[in-house]
Amino acid sequence: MDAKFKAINDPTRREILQFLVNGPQNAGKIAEQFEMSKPSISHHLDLLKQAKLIQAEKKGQFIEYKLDKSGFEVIHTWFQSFSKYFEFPKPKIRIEI
Amino acid sequence: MDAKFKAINDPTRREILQFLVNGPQNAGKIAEQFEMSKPSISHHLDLLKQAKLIQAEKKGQFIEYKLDKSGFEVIHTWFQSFSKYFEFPKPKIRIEI
DNA sequence: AAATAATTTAGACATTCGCTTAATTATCTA
DNA sequence: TAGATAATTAAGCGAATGTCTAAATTATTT
Repeated sequence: MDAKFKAINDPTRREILQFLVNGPQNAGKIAEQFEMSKPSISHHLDLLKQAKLIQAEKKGQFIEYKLDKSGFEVIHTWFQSFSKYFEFPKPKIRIEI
Repeated sequence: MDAKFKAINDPTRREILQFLVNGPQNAGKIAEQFEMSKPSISHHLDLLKQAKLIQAEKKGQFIEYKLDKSGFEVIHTWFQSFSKYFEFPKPKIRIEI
């Protein structure tokens, strides 16, 4: 739990998550997006992985990262615990006839 | 944005938010819940207020705190941006006939 | 007007965080 | 197998964070 909130506390890590919405990418491609040293990005990826917000898969020389649903669900559940108090805007539904 | 994620990063502050789900409370009552000095709690309340996750209202000698919807909605919106990728469990709907 | 109560502000200290450069591990290719 | 490429691990440093005690502020009561 702590690890997840810690992970999303940093703006760079949030940007990494947003970037991965477009699909899986390897560490190098991710690092290219930022004006920051590769070791720093590597460290951020590690924290996101520990938080189970991303998953790593080694593909030969490369390591591919992608979003990990399990971590997001935990945050989502925490967030839902406040819905007693608030009603958040619901997703629009469409009924086809 | 940063202030909100920072605010929910701390476990004490998350507990304060959970505590306030049961309704508004003054600073003293909130502090009673924790084995921590009042000034520390006061500081946590300040960060939550800056993040617009809680609102403070002075009532005579007391200061009453309650959850602030506006801050939660911002976080909710951020979270929704990942729904392209994931489907989170949807609230159940019932269609009456 | 003085005493009491609720809360915040100020100052100090140890810990954690995010960043960098340098060194290391693993894989691919000529 | 040597050299290049991808990525991580290690070591170190300044800044930010969370906590405390003590002092200050604001409001109520007597």
